[in-house]
Formats: sequence, structure tokens, C-alpha cells
Amino acid sequence: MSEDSDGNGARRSSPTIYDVAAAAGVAPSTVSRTFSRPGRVNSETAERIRRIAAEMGYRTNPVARALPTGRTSIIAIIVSDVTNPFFFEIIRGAEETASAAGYTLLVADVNESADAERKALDRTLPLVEGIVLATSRMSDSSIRVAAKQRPTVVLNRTTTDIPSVVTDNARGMKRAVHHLADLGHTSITYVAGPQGSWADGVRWRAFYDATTELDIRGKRVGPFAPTQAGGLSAAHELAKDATSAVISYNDLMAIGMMRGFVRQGISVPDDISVVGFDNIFGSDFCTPPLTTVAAPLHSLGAYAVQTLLAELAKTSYDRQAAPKPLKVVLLPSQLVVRGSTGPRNAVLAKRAS
Amino acid sequence: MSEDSDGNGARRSSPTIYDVAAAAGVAPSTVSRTFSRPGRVNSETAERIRRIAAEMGYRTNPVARALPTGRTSIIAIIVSDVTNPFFFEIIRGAEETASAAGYTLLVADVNESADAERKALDRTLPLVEGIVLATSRMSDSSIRVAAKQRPTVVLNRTTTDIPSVVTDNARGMKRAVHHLADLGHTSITYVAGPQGSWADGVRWRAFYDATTELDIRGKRVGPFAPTQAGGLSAAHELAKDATSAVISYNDLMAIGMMRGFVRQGISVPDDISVVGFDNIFGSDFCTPPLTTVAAPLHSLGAYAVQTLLAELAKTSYDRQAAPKPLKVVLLPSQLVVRGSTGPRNAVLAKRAS
DNA sequence: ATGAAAGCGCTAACAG
DNA sequence: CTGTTAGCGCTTTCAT
Repeated sequence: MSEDSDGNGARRSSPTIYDVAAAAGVAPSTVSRTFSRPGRVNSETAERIRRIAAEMGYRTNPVARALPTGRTSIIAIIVSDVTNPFFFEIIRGAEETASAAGYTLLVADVNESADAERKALDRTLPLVEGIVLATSRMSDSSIRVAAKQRPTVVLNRTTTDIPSVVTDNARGMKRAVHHLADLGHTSITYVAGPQGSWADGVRWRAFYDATTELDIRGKRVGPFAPTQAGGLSAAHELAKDATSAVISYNDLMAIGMMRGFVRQGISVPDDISVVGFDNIFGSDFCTPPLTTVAAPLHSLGAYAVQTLLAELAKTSYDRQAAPKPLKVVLLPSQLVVRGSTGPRNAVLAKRAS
Repeated sequence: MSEDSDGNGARRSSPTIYDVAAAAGVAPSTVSRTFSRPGRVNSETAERIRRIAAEMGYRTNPVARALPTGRTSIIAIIVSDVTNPFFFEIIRGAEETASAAGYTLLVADVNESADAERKALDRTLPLVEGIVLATSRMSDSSIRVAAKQRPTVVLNRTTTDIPSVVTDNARGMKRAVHHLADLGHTSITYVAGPQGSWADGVRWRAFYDATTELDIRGKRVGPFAPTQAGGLSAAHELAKDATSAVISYNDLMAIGMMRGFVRQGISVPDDISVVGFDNIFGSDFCTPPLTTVAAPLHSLGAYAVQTLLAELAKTSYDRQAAPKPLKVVLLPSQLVVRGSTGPRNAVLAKRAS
């Protein structure tokens, strides 16, 4: 009936600082301060205002607040593929530290397309305070363009002048190679991931260094798509190969590869050892369980937003004067040994039986 | 030097409709119309304005637009656990249809906590136009409270008076039971998921109906956590049991259960058949590959936001008059038969060898 | 078809 | 410590 009733189903407009101010007998700005600048207002009046506000069900409107200040309290994480288990824990880690700091995390999926990534940025940039680019497929220059508009940190990649968080791939690879060498393998092949991938570059280089250092025959095949399907293709190509061990760009490929080997009657690890990268969900229950270089997924996400938050804090007071320490956070990886790797001579042992 | 230079590193403020209006020699409102109400402005001037705007790099500011209109072009999906592979494809589906409609999808993770869920709602509700609650752990009444503030659709659950999208669990369960019956199993146990779960209720009831109908001994154990760990516990409890087949609340539990069986020397499917629910990532490469009732994950997400968008469209013109057809979208599931189920007498066959 | 002007709800000087 | 007063950038009647 009356426009003031709150009985019916329509979503009613909420009280504003003006309503609260009127009810409390103070100026709107005082109400504003009690919520946005606690301490800058007499504690008793603040108390009273809070109480009245609570009674009236007042909630500060974030978009109204964002307009004059630019602070939306949202940060975005752009992931190349939400469907890839690699990102699950990263997102979880990012979300946790974002909300702990009072920020809302906006997750955008770009389905492995640099183009979609650019579009996602167009849409999200204007409403977020900063972004983390997780495994971006864009060019360095595109990234820099984005970074010019909002504080940006890249994850799993480095880009000159942009803060980044990466895992220590080189060390991880070195460990993997040593592990295989210790098992007696004298020839290892690296199954490469996507061409433009930063991580692939680092891993391959480290692989090369480690194998030559240990005087092991190090080969490389690929590139392949960083998926199970990619791994399957790799398995085919590898069949005509003489290596007794492979290290693949990531776990997804490794899992696909093992399935491919099974189909071809090649047994893992008896005929061939395989090690993956990342330690994603599933790498423990595939068959055999995968030996892998574990990335600190959760920390990766957490540190990425932490770095971003630091960047935001910096920006707010002295924009230009900032010394820009070219931060790149390097997180340690860890070799997790499971059933997919075994001694080289297992081959002979098995054949002999 | 000058405050107008664009050379240095500071992020400069973008041009507004006023700047464009001045450059084009028209009123700001005309510029506004060309972007928000195409057609309500002379096509030639519109053309000119667009051109000039493009040259100046004008982009309409979404938060400024949202303030007077309330349209933020954001919708949120609240998932109970981003880390659960069940949600990957759902999110992907939701994101795709959201962005096709010009909306940005805000994914919030609440880590299986009803409390965190309420907090996430508090934070996101004011900045989104609508929300989809994916597998909400909140009470119906809490959900209704949220729905009173913003159009809401629930996924994987039904709540009176709230539009919902669910998969046809009952039919799926029926198929699973028949499948097992066809294999000769005469006693099946249902391994229950979380107590409050809507899906668990539906599945259990359908299980009960199907087993009694087929005159099969149907038991139930649980509840267990809907995780691999939960499945592991279930495996222990099941060891002293005489069933030859189990149907578990979901795939994650089924996978955990199979690992538990292996440890106890129980072989799947020779000693016991297991079927899961959902067909998540990994259910095809665990050992043995899991027979499961596949949920249409991608469609689930897509339909959920589609339903939400419909709701939004409705709200915008005739709020109260809407006939509210109590929509509940029922999506079909599909039985995917893989290696984890086998004939009952395999037990005998094996023992005999 | 276009312009003028009044907000949306909040913040931020600037006075007092 | 608190009130006054402009905006933030855009939309939207209401005139013209």
C-alpha cells in the first residue's frame, strides 16, 4: 500500500548516511567518518552512531564509496584456465589473503586465449584496484599496458619491471634430474609444454644444464599442449624413442603420457620412468602415483596477492617516489617421489623374469 | 613538470563524458546517451562522438554508471570449495554465459563454511546484481534473506520460492542401482555424504526406493566428509561389511574409498564394485577408472546464470507483478560405466583360480 | 534529437 | 571534533 511499507516482496532501498545522520542528530560527514576513518570522531558519538546505524540496518555502499575514492576493494586474478587443477589451490590461497585484507577476489577465466585475456582485462580493470595475472598468455608489452593502468603482479612468469611471484623451477628440475640419475638413468628426455610458456623455457634450460653437467644424454621433444591430450601425443612420439626416463612440462601431460604408455604396453616405471611438475590434484591417485616437482600452489596465490597489496599500499601515498625494488618472489619447490620413477635396470630385471 | 604531461609513470585519470562532450561540441548527456542508449541519438552525431571518444581513449566508467543505476554488471557465484574439482566446469560454464551477456562473474570461495558464506555474501551482495549459490551450506532461511536483497538462484539444491538448477539425482541413482543389479549384486550399500546436504538426501531416498523396488538389500553408512579422506574412513568401516557393491555420495569419496580398499587388500571391482557421483576430473584416471553418475557440470553452471539473468531481466521492469513460476531446472545425468564395477560372481571366479 | 540540471551515496578539503 | 560544501562520472527526467 503505502510506499513506506516494508511488507511486500520488492527489494527496498537501504538507509544512507543521511538517514543515519538525521536519526543521530549529526552531520552526514560524521557518519561517514565513523565508518571510513574510525578514530577521527569522538568515541562516544561514534558509538552512538554505530548503534543507531546497526538498528537501522545501515550498510556502507561500496560502489558509492568507490566513486570518489577509486577504492573498490576488489582485486582480480586472471587465470588462464579455471578448469586446470593447477589453479585450484592458487585461487584458494589468493582468496584467503585477499579477504583477510578486506578485499574481494574477482576470479576471471580466459580459457587459454590471449585475446579473451585482453577482453577480460578491459572489463575488469576499471573496477578493480589491482590485478594478478596467473600464467598469462599475453605478450610482455600487453602486460605492461595493463600494468600502466593498475598495479599488477604476474604469477608464474617474469616480466621486466613488473613484480612477480614464481616457483624455483630451475632447482626443482635439477633435483628431478639428479633423482633420475641416482636411479641409474643415463638418458632422459624432456617433454616440452606450450611454446610461449615462460615456465617451459626455464625448465628446459635447467634440464639442459643439469643433464650436461651430469653427463647424461638429454633430449627434448615437443612442444605439446599442456593437457592430458598433449601427453598422449607425446607418448606416441616417445614410443620410438630409446630413453628410459622422461620429465614432462607438467603433471597433466605426465598423466596423459602414462595413459598413452599403458595403451602401448609400455610399463611405468619398469620400462620408463616419468616425472611431472606441479603436484596437482590427482597426481597422487593416478597409476602409478606420479613423482613430481611440487609447486607451492597455495603460497603462490597467497604471495601474489600479498605482493599486490604491498604495491597498492605503496601507490596510495607516494606514487612516483617509490624506489621500485623490482621485486621477484622466488618460492621453493619440492621433489615428491612416488611410484612413477624407478631404477633403470628394472627393465632388465623384468625382462629376465 | 606540468600537470598535464603524460610522459611519466603515474597512472593518469581517464577522459570523462565531459571531456568528450567538449571535444565534440555537444552536451555531456548526449555523450552519455550514445553509449548507454544507442538509438536515442542522431546516428551521425553518434558516429562522430564515438570516433572522438575512441581517439581520446574514452571508456565508460562502470562504477560511476553503477551509482545512479544500480547496474554493476557483476554477478557472483558462491562456491562451497574452489578446491573441489566438482566446481571447475561449473565455474567455466557460468563464466561463459555470464560474459556472453556482458556480465562479469565474481567467484567467491567459502571453504565449506556456512559462516564464511554469510560473510562472503555481506561483502559481495552490495556490489553485484545477482548471485548464484552453488551447493550452499546455509539454511534455507539464510538463503531467503539473501534472496530478498538480490535476485538469487541456487545450484544443486532446492529452496522453496527460490529458482534452482539441479541435476536429476533420482534418475541417476536409479540407473546406478539397476546397473549393479544387472551385474548380479544383491546387496548394495550407500555411503552417505555430509549430513545437511540436499543432494545427499535426494540420493539416499532414490537409493532406498530403487533397492526396495528391485528387492535388493540396501544399506547405508555414514555420514562422511565429501572428500578423499572421508572415503578412506568409509573404506575402513566397510571392511567388516558383507556388501559386494557400494555407491558413494560423490567421486572424491569413491576415489578415497578405492585407495582405502587397496590398502586393505580388497580388490575393486573383483571383491567389491564402486560407483561414484558427478564424474569429476580424475575419475577417469584413478585406478580402476570410476563408474559414475555424471552430472552435466558445464550446463549446470550455464543454466544457473541463465536463470539468474532471466530473473534480472524480469526484475527490471515489473518487480511485483511477476508471476513467479517457481522455476526449478532439472538437468539429466548420465551413467558412465568404467572399470570400478563388475559382476558379482567375479569374487568366486577369482577365489577359485 | 539535444541540452540543462538534479541527483546516486559517499568522501574530502576547509572552516569553525 | 564536527559541520558545510563540493564534487566523483554517469544517468535521467524535463524542457526545448
